[in-house]
Amino acid sequence: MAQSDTVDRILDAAEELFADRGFSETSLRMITSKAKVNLAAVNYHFGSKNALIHAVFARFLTPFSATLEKAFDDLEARCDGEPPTLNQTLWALTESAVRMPQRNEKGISIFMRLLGLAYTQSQGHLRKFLEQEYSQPFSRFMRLLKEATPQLSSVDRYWRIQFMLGATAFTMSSSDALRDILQNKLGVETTVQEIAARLVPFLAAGMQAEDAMLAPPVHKSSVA
Amino acid sequence: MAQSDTVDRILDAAEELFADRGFSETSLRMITSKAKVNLAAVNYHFGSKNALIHAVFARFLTPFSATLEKAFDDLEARCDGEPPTLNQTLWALTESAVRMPQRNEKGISIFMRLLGLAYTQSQGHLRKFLEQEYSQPFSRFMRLLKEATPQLSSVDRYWRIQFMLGATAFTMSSSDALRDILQNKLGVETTVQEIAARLVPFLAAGMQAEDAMLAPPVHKSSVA
DNA sequence: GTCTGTTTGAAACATACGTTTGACCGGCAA
DNA sequence: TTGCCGGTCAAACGTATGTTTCAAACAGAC
Repeated sequence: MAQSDTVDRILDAAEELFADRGFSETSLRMITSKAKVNLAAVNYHFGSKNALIHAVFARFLTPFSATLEKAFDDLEARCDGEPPTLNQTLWALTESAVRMPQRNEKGISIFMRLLGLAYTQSQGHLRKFLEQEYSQPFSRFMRLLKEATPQLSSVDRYWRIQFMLGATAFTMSSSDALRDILQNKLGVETTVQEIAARLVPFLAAGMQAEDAMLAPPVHKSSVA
Repeated sequence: MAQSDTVDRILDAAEELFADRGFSETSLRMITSKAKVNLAAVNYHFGSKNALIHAVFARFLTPFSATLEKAFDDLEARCDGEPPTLNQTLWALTESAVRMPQRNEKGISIFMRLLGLAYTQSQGHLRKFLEQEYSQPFSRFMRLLKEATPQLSSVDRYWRIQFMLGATAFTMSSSDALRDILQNKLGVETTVQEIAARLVPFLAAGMQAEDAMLAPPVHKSSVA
């Protein structure tokens, strides 16, 4: 088990450090010393730092996208022809994420933070990698969203999906910091599951808001 | 005006490059060569790269926070004792941002993207700087939000504010790319003001969503 | 014109990075 | 045993980074 031990130790260390500090801010020397392996091991086993980043994502994204496909299959089967509702679709996604087998207690939050970073940090190679490896479940999710919000115009739906994506990616990408702040300010502990449970109703409500183009308040009174 | 010319050129170049690529991914050599100034000029005028980052933020955040304070003054004066509504508060913020005098056509979106990065990239020094320089308008905005949503618990409100922040920062930061996609896919033109007009109702609806802790749709049971 | 403090310029500095090298080790097949 | 080969290791490679240096150019006051 010498090899796979080294490979896993590198992946574990890299995953945690990337989530804590971002990709560019994490050096191979940090990773290898945290993993207690030789510096050259990364390039030997993975080829390059970018390839290591891809491997970190693939390790959780591949089983996740399988789980997600199954969740969508179940959902559509249960709905029996009718398109699933927005809430159902969002919950299918959230539950798939939460129910994933975790390597450790921080698993899900690291997972989320990495996804947020993938969107936020402008790493061209990562975006390309994710797009061509995981386009299928993504497209399917988009299709479900479209069927769940037939009342929206394409343009409205487009923008509101961006808003959802933003709220999610942003919150998840800084969820550790936010949880800490909350802990210190209000003395409240929060799990990722709870954050998700708060996020979904927020997204669903925003997605189904009545008027997409409400005018700015007329400088005197407003809709209340 | 030799000095201020150099200083401004550095700030302009840094602002754009930071927004495009993030802070760690932007080197001083990129900045100085884009600004067509000598490499040493940054350390001469600003002292360090971190101080330059602070200066970039200060240049738009200082006038913006003044504008925002005035907008809040006006709003509270108009409301005459009654707390402003959520919609009014959000519009006061949005309008202050949109009405800011822009250095160029990309002004507002760069502005937004930088704010997003400030939260996302774990630059400890930046967060500290922003917190101690601009805590006042931030606290005031928070107070207004609190008064506009008395029905929410502190914890719910805290998270929903994060969601709003995320949707806004994320959307605005990539609004150029998103606008292009929309243009090509659906043949629709969009201005930043229109995006804001779509965003505010989304945020207001999410902020005022009925149940913060809606249980996942049955599946088998259990509303904890 | 000369002096004085400020701003620029080219070059060098020390350090950190990702990557490569080549020697070395240990188990296993022949 | 011998030969091999996947894996590890310390060391070095070349490059890029932020920062510093110091001489030259500049501006404005006298």
